[in-house]
Amino acid sequence: MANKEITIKDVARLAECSPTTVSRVINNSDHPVSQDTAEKVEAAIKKLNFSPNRIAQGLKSDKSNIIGVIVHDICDSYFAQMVKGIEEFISGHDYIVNIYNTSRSVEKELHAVSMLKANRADAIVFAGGALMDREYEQKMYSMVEQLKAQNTVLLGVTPHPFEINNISLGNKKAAAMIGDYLVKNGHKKIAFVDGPEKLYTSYLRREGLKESLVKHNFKLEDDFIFAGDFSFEGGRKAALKLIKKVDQITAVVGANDATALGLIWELNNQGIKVPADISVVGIDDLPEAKYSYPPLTTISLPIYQLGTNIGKYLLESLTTDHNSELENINMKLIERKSVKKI
Amino acid sequence: MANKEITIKDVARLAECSPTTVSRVINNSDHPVSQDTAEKVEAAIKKLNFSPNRIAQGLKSDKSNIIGVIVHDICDSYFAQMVKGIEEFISGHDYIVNIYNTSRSVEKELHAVSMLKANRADAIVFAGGALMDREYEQKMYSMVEQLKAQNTVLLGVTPHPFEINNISLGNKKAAAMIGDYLVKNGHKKIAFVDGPEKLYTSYLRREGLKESLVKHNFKLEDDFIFAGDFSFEGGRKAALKLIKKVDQITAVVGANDATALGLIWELNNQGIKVPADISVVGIDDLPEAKYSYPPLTTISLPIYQLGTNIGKYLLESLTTDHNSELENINMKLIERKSVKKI
DNA sequence: TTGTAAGCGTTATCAC
DNA sequence: GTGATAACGCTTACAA
Repeated sequence: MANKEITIKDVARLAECSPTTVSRVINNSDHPVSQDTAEKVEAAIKKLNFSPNRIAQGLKSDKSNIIGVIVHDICDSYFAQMVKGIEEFISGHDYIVNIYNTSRSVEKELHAVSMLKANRADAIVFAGGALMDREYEQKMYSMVEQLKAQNTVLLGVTPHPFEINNISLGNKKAAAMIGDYLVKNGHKKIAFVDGPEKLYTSYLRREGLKESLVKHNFKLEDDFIFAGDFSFEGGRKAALKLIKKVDQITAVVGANDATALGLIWELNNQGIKVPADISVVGIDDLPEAKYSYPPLTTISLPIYQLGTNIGKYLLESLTTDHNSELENINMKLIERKSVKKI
Repeated sequence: MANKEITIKDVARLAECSPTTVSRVINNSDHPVSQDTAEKVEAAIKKLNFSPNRIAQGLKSDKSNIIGVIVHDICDSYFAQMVKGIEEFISGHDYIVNIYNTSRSVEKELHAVSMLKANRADAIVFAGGALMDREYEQKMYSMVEQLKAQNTVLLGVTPHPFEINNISLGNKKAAAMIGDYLVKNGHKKIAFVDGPEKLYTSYLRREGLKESLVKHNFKLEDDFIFAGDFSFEGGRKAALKLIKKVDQITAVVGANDATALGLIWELNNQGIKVPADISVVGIDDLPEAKYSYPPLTTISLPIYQLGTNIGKYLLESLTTDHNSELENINMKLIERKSVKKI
């Protein structure tokens, strides 16, 4: 590895002072340093183009400056937006944003956390919903305990089955709003295309819709719940199954926008008119939701903004003493053209 | 900071041996360790749930295990796919994938590189095209020189104005293929919606198209080059300008798929039929390209696969001595329904 | 087969 | 105002 790494010692030699003094200059220490030497040090730093080795600093300070972000699928607009928001806020502040893409695999999620633990991440964001799986819960629980003992800041977006700061996005409420809205528009026969199995978020959205319908004395029939996976392709496949029952259904709710967009596309493709023949609704309000045919009625969850809020919260938690609060986002029904009033 | 961090010493104490021995067990060292002590160490590790501090390891080995990936916009499918591919390959191997989202800002690109330098990243991938900007080139040049002195593995996707391993995606060739294809189909009046200003990739794609047309004794008129920014919205805005000249144009090439998709959407929206009234082509073959109305004819650049190739290349470069080769991807014209034969 | 000690680059403590 | 020294957790000669 014969390395030419420039260290604080090289700077000290050139500036004719001790490493200690250089360190003081670098860190704007309270400890007094004469104008004169400070300038010499600055000059030497510039000349050698020195930047302090953060790894050594990390070892000393027991901080890695790593913020881990665990996402399910970075190609999913939802996660891409959140990551972008977090990154936007964080990366101007000397922190590393370390992404893990887990494809909702228990094994990969666990691997990600153990990697972050080994790297002494300062904070971990569980950006995706929790997996409903015994192994996941158990192993995660014990790792989380240790991470807490190491003072790692832990943040879950949506509930997780271990005691960390879980922010509720209001998944249940979002789905309930859709239920209320559909009923208000005269829909009675409502179908649902589910999210990934084992994902708690799927459960919440499904339950939200169920509860809303029950409240209005209707019911989400089991026969009208179709499998999906939060993807466009999943929505398309669901549409193919759903068309066999179009006559019995007036509206279908996609567990997220990607699903709803897939539904709309395939319904169009099969010659079924949205919303004339069937209405479609989503959740998330992805940027692309307004460009479907017809534009998608959905619940807006401003995820990019959530990302910046998360970034802000993490930064505060990591750099100040007082407990900082994470500002939550507001959801809102975005009425476009994919729902028919009956 | 009162930290409860568990160290190699704690393990040694519990296993009744020296830290050295523990280290040897952890690293599967060649140095012989008796079956018996090895087991005791393993037991202690498990009991304490110890994982070695990678920061300390990094300081010793002068490796950070950080791979920096600089992207322009993680919300752009193109970059999301590449990152996913890289991550997929890398993160199972004890490396950290550190994303920077620069929005093509000179300042942010430079900041990203200097952060990665300070963190002693083992490798940096310049995933987006180079910016055509004097300050960018100059400052980048000097940082790159230092990074090379530090043995950082540097990789540019598409050409960059500093001497690193730049892989050519064949941007020029891709655009030329489109030109050839359009001419073959009888198109003579061809327009182009450009990528971001200052981006070298934009230049390459534009030039590729120009050269192809010249070869066939046609010309890409300056009046027929519209501003764009590689985004759907950019494509939409360009469509609004372009419609004033639809009569003089038979086909329009989007600098990338996002642009082409925006074009198609807004043309439809304005009542202009694709491809009956005007043909549209893109470059990239994003997953969504096959779901536009009509499905988009484009050049396929399998970016996810490029990502895994990059991951493989980096891993090899970082862990073996012999020079490894990066396998490039093959482009291919994907003929769908957005081009009319005249 | 095991262990001791030095050192990676930085900073906090203490002395001058 | 300045600087020697020890320490962060780990690995690696070198000894035993």
